[in-house]
Amino acid sequence: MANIKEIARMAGVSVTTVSRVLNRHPYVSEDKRAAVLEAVRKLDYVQNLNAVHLIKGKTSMIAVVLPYVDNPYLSSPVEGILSEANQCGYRVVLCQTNYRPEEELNVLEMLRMKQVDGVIITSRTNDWDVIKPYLAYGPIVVCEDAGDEPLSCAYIDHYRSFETGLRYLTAQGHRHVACCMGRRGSNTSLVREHAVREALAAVQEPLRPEWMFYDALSMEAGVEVAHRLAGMNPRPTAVLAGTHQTAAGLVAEARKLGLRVPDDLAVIGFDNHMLGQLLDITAVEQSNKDVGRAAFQMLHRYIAEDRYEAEKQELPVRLVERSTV
Amino acid sequence: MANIKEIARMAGVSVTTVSRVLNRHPYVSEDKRAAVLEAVRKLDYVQNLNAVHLIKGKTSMIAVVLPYVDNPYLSSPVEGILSEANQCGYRVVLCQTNYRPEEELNVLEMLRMKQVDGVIITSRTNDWDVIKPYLAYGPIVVCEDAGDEPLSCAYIDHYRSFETGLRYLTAQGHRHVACCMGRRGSNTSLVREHAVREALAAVQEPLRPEWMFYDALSMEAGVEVAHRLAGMNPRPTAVLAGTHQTAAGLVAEARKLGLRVPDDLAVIGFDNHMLGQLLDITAVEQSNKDVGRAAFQMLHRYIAEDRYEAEKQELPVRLVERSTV
DNA sequence: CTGAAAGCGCTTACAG
DNA sequence: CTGAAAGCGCTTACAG
Repeated sequence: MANIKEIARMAGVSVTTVSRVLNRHPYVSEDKRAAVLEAVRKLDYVQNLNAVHLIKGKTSMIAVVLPYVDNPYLSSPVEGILSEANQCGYRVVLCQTNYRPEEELNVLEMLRMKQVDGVIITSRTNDWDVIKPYLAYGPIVVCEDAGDEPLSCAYIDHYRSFETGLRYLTAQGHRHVACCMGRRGSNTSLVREHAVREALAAVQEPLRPEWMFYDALSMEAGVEVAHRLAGMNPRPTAVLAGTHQTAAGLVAEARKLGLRVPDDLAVIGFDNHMLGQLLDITAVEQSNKDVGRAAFQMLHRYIAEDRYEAEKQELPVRLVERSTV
Repeated sequence: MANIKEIARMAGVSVTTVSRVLNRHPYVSEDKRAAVLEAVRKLDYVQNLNAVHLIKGKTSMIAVVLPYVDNPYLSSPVEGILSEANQCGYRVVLCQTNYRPEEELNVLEMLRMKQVDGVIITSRTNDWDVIKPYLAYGPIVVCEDAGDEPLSCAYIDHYRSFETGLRYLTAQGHRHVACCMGRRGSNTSLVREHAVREALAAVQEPLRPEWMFYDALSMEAGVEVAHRLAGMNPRPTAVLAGTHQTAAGLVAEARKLGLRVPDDLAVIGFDNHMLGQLLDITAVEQSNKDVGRAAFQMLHRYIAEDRYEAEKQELPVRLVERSTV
């Protein structure tokens, strides 16, 4: 493959001049520019981006940490990130971690090794203290409430979200409510449990551990939860399903098992996926895609301005009444 | 950030030696290795990957061309690609094209500019003739039958797939069949139309253009198709929905509109998504995830062996009987 | 407007 | 086992 030197020789100019026309610098005479362009054409030349990246210290790429691609709930921020990145001329390296801490670190190492200009963590398993040091190597944005940590974040307030769902249920008279959560002990789960506990306390009900289902953010999990609920006695009268996928699996399977929704079992889903509309599932609407979009915008600004500043951006949540409560 | 020279100075060795220990070359005395490692630790050093990529001429990254991330049917190959790539130590740059030809070319340019070692095209809009020249810059694998083109491919035979579905329907006595397709005029659509036409001809039925629905590979599209079918007279007795998403939208919405499935309308879905199981949709099962997996394996081999050879790998298809026919 | 030269940070024959 | 040196392919002050 031709390099800049060959172009320079063929065009009868210096490599400096070649570089100038390649980078659209002003101050190049028309005839030299033409000569360079002609040589570029003849030799089918393009820049070697690795050399450009090396010398510029930037790559116009970011990395995205994602636990699993095949879970629509988890991967929805990626849609927002990708569409924003596209517009800004950024490429995104999608890194699936399967929630393995070392994998997360490997991605952060990419930042340290200058392979990417920034990182968005959609969901993490490492402690803040192991993530924070990497801020020294470049900007990082997380898609969860980072509290008082000096990390920028775009997020949905899971406390508010679950509180909204639960208060709606209690207002309808439900007292025995089950919940579908993500990983047991995850930051999000802790926050959600807190919301559930308090909203139940407001109606003098305790949180019953046996009604909390973990690792239940997929359609498959919804199906399984339906079976477990069907066999319970006493049985909760309502479920706060963690995602639309869970809710869909739950509603469809519960009906197959002979439970009437909402009469025997009320169900509330989350997010704003088409699936919820299709099955007419009452839901707390919140857009993870918008979370991703906001996260990229922040990250992009940090890269462009070359300075980082911990900010927080909370995205809205609202209850949409449909037919499953 | 420290560079290799500083490490060399601090450790009292040459940069050659530093490079050796960094790259785990043999023939480095224990004490020098220790000295280097110590300096690396003290200076918090890591390699600048851009320099490594430049000099090696490889990046351990591949690019994936994808029309839309938010369409589960289209994005399913990515799951397979990502999981395989992870195991081989490759990173994947996910490039959403929205079916814009220039965007596709931009991705191929990444190959030319050495930003990635190879490209997988899950779905394309450019002609073979514009894609093929890029083979000069690195390996490319496509996720569709490339026919006699000198391009490697991993794919599902859409002719066989649609034929399987349609023959099942005609065997059950259906004569009036509608179909949900992708983009009108796309390669896949042409093949599918061909299969439909022949399978119908086998029972002396013509293909009716008004029963062919295009851009119908999403749940939303399934919902819309349900409405259009509900208003038709005469109405087809069966539909070959292009994907599980389409089938799900179609089945759920048709029922809302008072159509009985399968009595008034039989539906066959495709792929092997959980959704199909959940709604108990009869389907032609085929795994796009496996397509992605196979595509990466081929690409990886070409990169590792540094030679390209056009191969074809067809993935299996089988009909799964459920309740919607 | 233009070019010689230094430099980005690494790897790798080559010679010892 | 080790190092000086060339080279990967570019950009960018600097001086003219």
